Order: sequence, then structure tokens, then C-alpha cells
Amino acid sequence: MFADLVYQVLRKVPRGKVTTYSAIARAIGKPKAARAVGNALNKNPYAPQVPCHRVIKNSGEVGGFAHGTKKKIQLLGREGVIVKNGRVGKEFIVKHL
DNA sequence: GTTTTGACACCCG
DNA sequence: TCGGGTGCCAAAA
Repeated sequence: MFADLVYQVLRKVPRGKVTTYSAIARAIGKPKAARAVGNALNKNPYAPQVPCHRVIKNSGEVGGFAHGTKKKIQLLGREGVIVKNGRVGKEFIVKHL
């Protein structure tokens, strides 16, 4: 399924950087399936191998998180990504995989 | 009930 | 204003 594709694309994201749902959706060939990507990450069938916390909105907002949005920001900060006021530095966001 | 796929509404320019 | 893009959701199987 495309969840596997999402997983592969997501693992391409280097540590300390983040990506967007749209970027992943586009990478799998479904630019309109960004929501599906979110759900795929929500279920996260690939355990900690998939850094779903490394995926944020295209707007720079961390968006939502199944395990807690607050926790997600905490994780990102741990990765080296500076999250300020629920917003991630767009410099950390890689829109092109 | 759970899991997967997807078009639309809301937001920004 | 209108159009385009995004989204961790909702509907279908």
C-alpha cells in the first residue's frame, strides 16, 4: 500500500530536518492524498523506524500528532529542529525529497 | 469493528 | 474576490 511508500520517503529525510505531508504525498504520486499520509503516520505500522514526528504541515506548523502534538515538538527539538510557538523553521523543512 | 484510499473545505496569496 | 494547496480526517469495504 502507499503507507509503505510513505515510510520509504519519510526515511529519506535526514535527521535534524523535517518534511511536509504534501511533499510525501507528491513523492508517492498522490499529491492530493496528503491526508492519507497523515493517517498512515498516525497508525505508524513501522514503529519507531518511521519518524512520523519529523513530518509537519507545509505551513511550518507541526500539525497534529497521534501521540501528542506537544510530544512531537519535544521530539523535534531533540532532533535539533527548533520549534518555536508551534512553528518549525522553514529552513529545516525539506519540501523536495 | 478496523484498515485503507481519497475528494473537499478551509486558509493563504 | 477567486484559485490553488494542504490535511494526523471521514467514508467505504
